[in-house]
Amino acid sequence: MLHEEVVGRIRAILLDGEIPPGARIPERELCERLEISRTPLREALKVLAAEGLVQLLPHRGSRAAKLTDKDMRDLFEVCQGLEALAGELACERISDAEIDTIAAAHADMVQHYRERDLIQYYRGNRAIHEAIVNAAGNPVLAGLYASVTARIRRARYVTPMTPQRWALAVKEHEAILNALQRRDGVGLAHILRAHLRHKREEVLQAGFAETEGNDVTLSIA
Amino acid sequence: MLHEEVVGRIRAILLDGEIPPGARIPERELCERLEISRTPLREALKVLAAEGLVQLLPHRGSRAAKLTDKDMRDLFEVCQGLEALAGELACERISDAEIDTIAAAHADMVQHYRERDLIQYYRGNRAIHEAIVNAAGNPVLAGLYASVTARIRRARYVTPMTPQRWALAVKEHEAILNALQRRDGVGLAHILRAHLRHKREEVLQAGFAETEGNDVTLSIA
DNA sequence: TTTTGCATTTTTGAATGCAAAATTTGCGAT
DNA sequence: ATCGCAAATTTTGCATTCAAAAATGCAAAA
Repeated sequence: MLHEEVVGRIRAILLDGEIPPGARIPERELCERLEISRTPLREALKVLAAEGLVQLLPHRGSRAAKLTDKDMRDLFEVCQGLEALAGELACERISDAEIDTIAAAHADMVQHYRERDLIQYYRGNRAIHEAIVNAAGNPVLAGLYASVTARIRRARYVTPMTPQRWALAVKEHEAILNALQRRDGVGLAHILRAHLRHKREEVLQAGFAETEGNDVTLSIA
Repeated sequence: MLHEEVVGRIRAILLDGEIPPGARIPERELCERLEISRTPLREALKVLAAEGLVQLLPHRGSRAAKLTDKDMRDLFEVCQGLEALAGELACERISDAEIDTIAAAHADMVQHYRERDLIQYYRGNRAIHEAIVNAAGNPVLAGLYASVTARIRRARYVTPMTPQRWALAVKEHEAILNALQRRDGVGLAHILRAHLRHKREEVLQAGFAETEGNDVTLSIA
């Protein structure tokens, strides 16, 4: 059993929400479940604490990180700041093939939007942003982005998604793709940063969103 | 002996360059030196690996992270992207008192520039950027910034600092302070992002810079 | 009935021990 | 003398063990 595997498995448990935010992480229990001893488990918890997914309290054990509204706003700000940076860098380095891939993903996402399939739309959205971040060709940036988005996803935070906002998000994505295709880094950064400012006040907690019915929500637009 | 203390002490050892980049980190030796057993040491190394300061090789121990030129470029890019984001956010939130503090630090830095005291100039520079990051009021951002700047500092990378570049850097700092005082977030972001683009190709390795004589260097302008 | 003090239990943090893997060392053959 | 291979040593990774701190439960007193 490798470290990375242990870290990955615990991360998955946290991201799945199996251990809810703020809940204690019982070492012994997890040890039995993963069939490892406490030593590698504790090493993994330290790593996850450094990532911000776990909170360590001296002599009081570890808890799944509980994020306040403020924490979430901070994470969203940084997330979108990183996306803006990635977009600008990507414009300088992205290959035609990568643009084509993103364009295809975008078309796919728009199709899901037309079908009002939020889950699939969400997946496409995420895929596009990850593709842009990868196209930036900066592993440091990609690493920070992965860490920040993991924390956001884990919290199951969502932004309220009215039909108007959804339509706007699609339009903004159009503009993003356009700027990418024109390799207009400054313009793209502008779009993404404006997007950031627009969304600044919209982030709020909606708890564990059940994406059923008409209460449409989306976590990263 | 708390974990944090162990992590901090090893981090200091790495930042001091006492263990040079790429060198092996002998567990036993460090254990004796810090007077702890291998368990907490290994936990600390895992944390530092997550921070990017240490590189873990399965069954082959840990090494002080060796950064390539590419790694450094990536780190600088992200560092400046974070500074730009911090500047924009700071404009919305910074207090008059904080601006005054930064203005004072700026004046201080300019004075060191006039005296051509690079070391002190460098300190002031760093203080200003850290103040801006703090003024952004975003601990997530501050944490990522600290991690990235730590990695950069540890590598002892520097950018070549000609008299012209130094003068330009001072001018840019004037502009930054100005935008801050006007609380012009968009303008500030523009300045900082332009700064980023200007510096894009300038980053190069100068090894462990001895800041003596006229070979003026500076790591973060 | 509620609260406070103490003893027990549980859990965390760290040290040690043990097995596996890698590195080094030594010996023999070419 | 050098190369190759195998044994010995070192080092890593994990499990177990031990000590200390915190949580829990119980009883006694207000």
